Amino acid sequence: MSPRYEPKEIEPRWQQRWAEARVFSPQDDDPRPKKYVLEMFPYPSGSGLHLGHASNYTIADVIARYAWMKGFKVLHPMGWDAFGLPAEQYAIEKRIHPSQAVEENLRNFKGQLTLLGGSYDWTRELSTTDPAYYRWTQWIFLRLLERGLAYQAEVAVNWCPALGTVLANEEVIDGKSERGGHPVVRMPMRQWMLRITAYADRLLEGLDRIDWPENVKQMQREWIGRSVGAEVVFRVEGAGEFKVFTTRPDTLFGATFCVLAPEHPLVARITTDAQRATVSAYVEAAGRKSDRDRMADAKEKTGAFTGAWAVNPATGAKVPVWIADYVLATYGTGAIMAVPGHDARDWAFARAFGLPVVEVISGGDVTKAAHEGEGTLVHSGFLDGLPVEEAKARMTAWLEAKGLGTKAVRYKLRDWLFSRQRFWGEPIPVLHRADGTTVPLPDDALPVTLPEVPRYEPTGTGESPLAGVDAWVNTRDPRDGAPARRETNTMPGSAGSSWYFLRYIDPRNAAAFCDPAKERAWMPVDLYIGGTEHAVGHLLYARFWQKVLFDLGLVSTDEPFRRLFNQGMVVAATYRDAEGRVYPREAVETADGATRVKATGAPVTTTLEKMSKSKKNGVGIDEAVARYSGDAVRLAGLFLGPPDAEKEWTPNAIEGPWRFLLKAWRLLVGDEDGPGVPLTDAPATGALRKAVHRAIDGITKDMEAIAFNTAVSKLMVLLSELQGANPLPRDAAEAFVTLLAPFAPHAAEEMWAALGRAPFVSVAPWPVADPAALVDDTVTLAVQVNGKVRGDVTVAADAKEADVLAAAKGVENVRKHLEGKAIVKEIVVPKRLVNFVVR
RNA sequence: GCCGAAGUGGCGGAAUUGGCAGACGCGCUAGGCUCAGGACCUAGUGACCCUAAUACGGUCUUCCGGGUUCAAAUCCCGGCUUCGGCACCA
Repeated sequence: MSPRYEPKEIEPRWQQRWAEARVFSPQDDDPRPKKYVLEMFPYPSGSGLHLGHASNYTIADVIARYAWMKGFKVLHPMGWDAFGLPAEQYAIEKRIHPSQAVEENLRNFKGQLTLLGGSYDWTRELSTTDPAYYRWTQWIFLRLLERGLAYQAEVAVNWCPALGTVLANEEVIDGKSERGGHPVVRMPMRQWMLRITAYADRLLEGLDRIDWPENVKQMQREWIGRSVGAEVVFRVEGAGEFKVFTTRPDTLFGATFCVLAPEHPLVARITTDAQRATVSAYVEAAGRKSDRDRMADAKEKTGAFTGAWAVNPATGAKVPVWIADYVLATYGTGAIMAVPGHDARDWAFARAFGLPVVEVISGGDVTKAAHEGEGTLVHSGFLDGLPVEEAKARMTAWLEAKGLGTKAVRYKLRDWLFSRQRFWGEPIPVLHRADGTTVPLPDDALPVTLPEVPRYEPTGTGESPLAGVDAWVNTRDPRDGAPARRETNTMPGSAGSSWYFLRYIDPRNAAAFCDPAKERAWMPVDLYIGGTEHAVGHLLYARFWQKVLFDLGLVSTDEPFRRLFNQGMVVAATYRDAEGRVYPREAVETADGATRVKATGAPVTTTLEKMSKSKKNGVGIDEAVARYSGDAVRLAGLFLGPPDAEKEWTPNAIEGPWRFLLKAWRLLVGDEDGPGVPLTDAPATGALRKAVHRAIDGITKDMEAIAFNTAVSKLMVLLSELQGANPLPRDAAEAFVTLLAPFAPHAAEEMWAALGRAPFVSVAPWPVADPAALVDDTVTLAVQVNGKVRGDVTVAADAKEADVLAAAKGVENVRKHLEGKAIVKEIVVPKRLVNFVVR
């Protein structure tokens, strides 16, 4: 065997040995404590994995490997989130079946992940598109249906004509589809919904019990958007009444008009004949506007007077009732009381239409702007003189006593739109019987599998392509044989990903989605790793399903992810010309401070953007591994910067880590000129021993803190210490290889073998630093005069303060700066510095 | 507009949470090796001043301006910039 570093030969060999020996497959009867380390499973797209993914997966892998070495049995599985739009789009483009597209992409992804030497338990691999898996997605749906948490409704949905489907709110950005940027319009349609709003309070409360980044918790809190206030009844003269929701019941005396959403059911009834034409025109115009247009018009207030007057229950005064599209039909009661003195939106509306503004809270100037802050109630009858908070409580109590209103809580969170008019998703396991009833299929009829169809492009009519497959659609109710049609909507991509972490625990169970004993043994996930882009989508849905399963007694914990870690994305230079065309790095050159396209000389702008194929700024994993090695790619991704920060990839980011690997290899294994440095069994002493233990101590702390960039740097420092020793003490060499193992596992295994140790260093015990080796006998302190460093002094670590001061004063350059001055203060910071304050 | 995070050499980034700013790496410079180039090895490398000197020494420097302190990248006040999230939610 050549002692040269030949990654192409050694890396596949170790990958195979790990798999054969099932090194990373935890056994249920293993008595060691468990650690469940999970990264958000990938969506296997056609473009494959680039170095941005590599960096993310390496972070999780290092954590999992470290846990093994710390003596845990570790569950670190991998699978595929393969249903949904992108796979279907890709298949349509390539004119192949989605299942075939998924299979190809999945094989490609797995191959690329393997190149990096991830410590995955591949025996637990799963795909959301596997009928054996989605059978249980459908099963959970039936439980939701039984509990009344799944229902059908005619709702205004985001219909995207280009994609031929309905999209969730978070899939729509600025009135365009998140994928593809196609226009989206509002349109009523029959849809399946999940009643996530029923869990709003519990989803909020649970956040206080989990170790997640504060910004993600905050995003979820804002998304749920809990508001406490009151519902107040306004009577309309001669036409019944309507309710408004307000968080500021204290300002009721200042409500000088009311505004209904254009879609409010009362609008037609209360509008006077004189106003009917104006109102109808406004309602119609508002209905035509997409959300996008409404947003674009947000700055200008528009509206129309209905001609109706309502009674302010506090003042008894008649107030005009308007309609305006700044009031949303879908929030609160779809109607508001307008308090222009203390609400900026109402103020703007009042100003636009010349409506009266009344001050009811002192402290501002309501003729210039709405005063939304604190103050004392004025012009408010029995509330006068009270502070805001007290006035809210007093007014709410008064309304309740008079039967004019109640305390109320409202949420921004909407129910989860759970159906898609597409082929590539889990069929919703429901039948529409000929007698007009809609019934769930019995559990033993699951899974409802997708048919093989020649055509699966969207129909564009709002119906799923499944609707056209007569043989599949027309069926019989298995209970009584009555004719029925299958539900043709499918589930959204976020269905299968809402519970997959449970399936990894018991992936082949045909009798249950997961064995309860195994579930208790492994849940919750100890560390969940993924990007912030899922902060309010996936992470909220998964928490919701988990709580439902918990309520059904099917799982042991109501929060699935104990700790969440957000890894930062990897960005790279993107080159764009004036027309917006992108160019790969090789196609541009920089000269005289300007970057131009090599071929045409056209100037390009350079921006840092997330790596992706479409921006031509990514580097494929295969490519990088072929040129360097899997270990080098791992090290480079980690060394780039802090795992939770955005990191910039440049072509030579890999050079340093690569050279480090070569140096370590040459030292411990050798090169074409011969074997590595001779070893000695005599233990390391002196400075070398200190260096080893300092590295163990520092790297261990970095591992716990997930600070891998500095851990790699400490490995580099330790290596250069080792390079100074000949012969090299075996214990020092072994410590280095053990510390290296989570980061560069293939090379570490090979070095471990070269040191004569039996495999596998990947699961060898993590070394422990000897505290005695960390203390120094002497310390060097900086000596400052008036805060400026003038020299340094080396003293015994346990030197007395007086001796330290004496020694510091003896330093020549310090003496020069002290000469002729009076010392007014002497500061000694043990082991750090001495500071003389002089005058 | 509101909320949150961050601004440190030519570049990516360190800094025990108030104690020698710039670890480690890239790049660059010089030397070695080589027919040569690459690779590799060794050394140097924040800016400015003093200097024959890369010695000795000095001044400045963590986005900008103030402040607290013996001491500030770190704490406080004001401002600027960048990046995320929300965006008529009453």
